[in-house]
Amino acid sequence: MDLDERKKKILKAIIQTYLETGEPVGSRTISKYTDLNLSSATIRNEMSDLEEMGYILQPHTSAGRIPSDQGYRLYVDELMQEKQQEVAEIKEMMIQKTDRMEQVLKQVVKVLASNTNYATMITGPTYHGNKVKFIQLSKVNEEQILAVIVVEGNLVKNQIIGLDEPINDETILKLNLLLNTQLNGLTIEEINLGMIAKIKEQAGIHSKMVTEVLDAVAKAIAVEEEVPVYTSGANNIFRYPELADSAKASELISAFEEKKLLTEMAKDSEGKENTGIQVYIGSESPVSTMKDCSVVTATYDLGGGMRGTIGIIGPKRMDYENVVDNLKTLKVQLDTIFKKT
Amino acid sequence: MDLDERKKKILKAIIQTYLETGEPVGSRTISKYTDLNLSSATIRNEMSDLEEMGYILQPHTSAGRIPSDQGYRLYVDELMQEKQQEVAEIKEMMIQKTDRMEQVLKQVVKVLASNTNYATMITGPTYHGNKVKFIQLSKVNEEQILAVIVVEGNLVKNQIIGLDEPINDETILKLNLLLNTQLNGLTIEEINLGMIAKIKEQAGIHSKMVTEVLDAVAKAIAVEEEVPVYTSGANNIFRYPELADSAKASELISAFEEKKLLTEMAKDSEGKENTGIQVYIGSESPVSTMKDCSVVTATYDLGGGMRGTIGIIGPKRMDYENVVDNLKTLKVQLDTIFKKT
DNA sequence: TGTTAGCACTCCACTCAAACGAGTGCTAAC
DNA sequence: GTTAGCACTCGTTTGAGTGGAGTGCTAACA
Repeated sequence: MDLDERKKKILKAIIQTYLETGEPVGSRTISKYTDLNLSSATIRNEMSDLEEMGYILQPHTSAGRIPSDQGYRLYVDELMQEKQQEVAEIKEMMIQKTDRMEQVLKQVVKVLASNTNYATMITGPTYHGNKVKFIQLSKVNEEQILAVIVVEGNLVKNQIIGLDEPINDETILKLNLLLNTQLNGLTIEEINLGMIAKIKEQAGIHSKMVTEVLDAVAKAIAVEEEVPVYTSGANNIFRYPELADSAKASELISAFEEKKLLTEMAKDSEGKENTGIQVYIGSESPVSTMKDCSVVTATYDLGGGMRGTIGIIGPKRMDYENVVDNLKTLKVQLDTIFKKT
Repeated sequence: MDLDERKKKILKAIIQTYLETGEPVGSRTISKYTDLNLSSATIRNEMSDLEEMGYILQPHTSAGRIPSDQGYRLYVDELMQEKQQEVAEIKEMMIQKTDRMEQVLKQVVKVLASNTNYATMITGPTYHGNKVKFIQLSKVNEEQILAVIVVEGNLVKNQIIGLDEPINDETILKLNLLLNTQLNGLTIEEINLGMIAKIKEQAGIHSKMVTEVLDAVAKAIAVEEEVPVYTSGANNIFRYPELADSAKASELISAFEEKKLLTEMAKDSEGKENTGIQVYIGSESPVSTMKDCSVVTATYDLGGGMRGTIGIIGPKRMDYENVVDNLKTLKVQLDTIFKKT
């Protein structure tokens, strides 16, 4: 049996109707509300075929049909047409308060959540593979030194170092020079404790104090940066009865709060190269909690190895067209905004 | 009618039973499971009185009684006895990974959430009223300057400043000196744009460039610090049927996600001076979304004007003793941990 | 005067069966 | 290949009936 044009049309009609209503859809509905001009009986026959082929399924005998994961997959890959949506809104909302990255990201999830009515998450960009641009130690007072490290992409890390005995200005100057010449241009990965030890040796300074300072710097660099994750619209889950019963909702909410979800997803999509937009339907998702949902992720790229991930979590009957479209335009927006800054 | 000892005992029994079961409690239950040795009929009479006085109420005729907000209030203020709970667990869990403030706070909400089974939030400490300790401008490269400001309590802010034309080392040195001597020891509130203008004038430097740098510094200082808020255990809401229906849960989850909640609360409790622990029962809460819940907040104080707030959100039939106790010991823990660091 | 036993009454929660209706599968006719 | 028609299935809704928990009141008791 092959999936001819008519079957595709019917499948598409079934899915679209189901997306709107959330109810299983029957043959009569399709026969009435499409321009196929087929009787419900014919539709029934076709539906029976589609079910056998695995694109739709019946929750129980004598109920309408709902799309299977495989059905959604076909829909996303082939049937869904690109929709050229109005996105001036996003742009406008993003331009307000774009003075700080964090603000922008928070704004983005909010806009997305209210635009799509799904739960949304976004990770801050990670500077995986980025180079050290500048290091500076400065004396705050007699007991404390401030270490500041700037990496490409202008991310700044800092660490306050407490001292047991005073350090003199000259030593600090010397260390600054040494650190900058030795470490400049290296990636965070390339700088390890061994490297630091080598610097210590080269410097020929052996005071316990200095060792202490360098260790602190090494630590500041080595600390695995926790990627910030912003979320919005968690309550949208309750819009969809199929997710809103308390057992499921509880699980979803806690997964959402956990925030590891998105980093998992990001890791998964790393290999696959395409438009940068990934659609996970039900059990396709690498995270098992999400087996009753669909997750759409997009990777945004600010250049120079700075990448982050946006994720939208909704029911399987997600409005894929709208979501994918939103994400696409958002990627462009983020690019232009940050490239300018 | 006055609230005699026996009425108090009965009220206490009603509340405690209700806390456990979540079901309206009847006269027979009280008569059987307390050592008052009164028949259910007598209890009924007393309950009728208590209802008239507003401490308990009936969801409907011929149902048991549940505590009113006023009843809970009396319980929290008078009836509840201090419980000396085992809290070694908290301490132990907090000692893991205490290397960074953020980590500690995240850890704290998690422990609290799993200890109490309620939703919990914590704000990072704010340095309201703290003094500038150290300012440093440094040249990252020809186009960029890094401004770092350290305030008392060792919070570090930074800002990258883009330049249109190069700035020379001498100017930077001069500015550093000037900023440190002029601004050191002032609170963030005392430094305003006017102040900065005065410095510019005093410096006698009038290049457009310098103005730009100083403006950026002013901005970095003036930016209203967004207090970070960490949450945990949002899904605990679903443990309590009275909150778990989807309309209420949706509202609560979104309030929880919003995070403004806790800062509202913190503001509210600012005036009231007591143990630092505030209990808001139902409609007592300044946030109307919380009218079906109780919220317990505690203020932790790291000294030097550094303060933050912890909040626990649960049903009205919250286990107040346990919660208050947990918060109290936590306050102590936080104090010792951070005072050491 | 406070306490208790007894009883009628109320109201919710639960169960069960019947009615309903949406939808299917199959067959026979076009 | 398409369609009309019909029997059948099965989940959902409705409404009546029942049991039980709990109250309020009254009358008797200490």
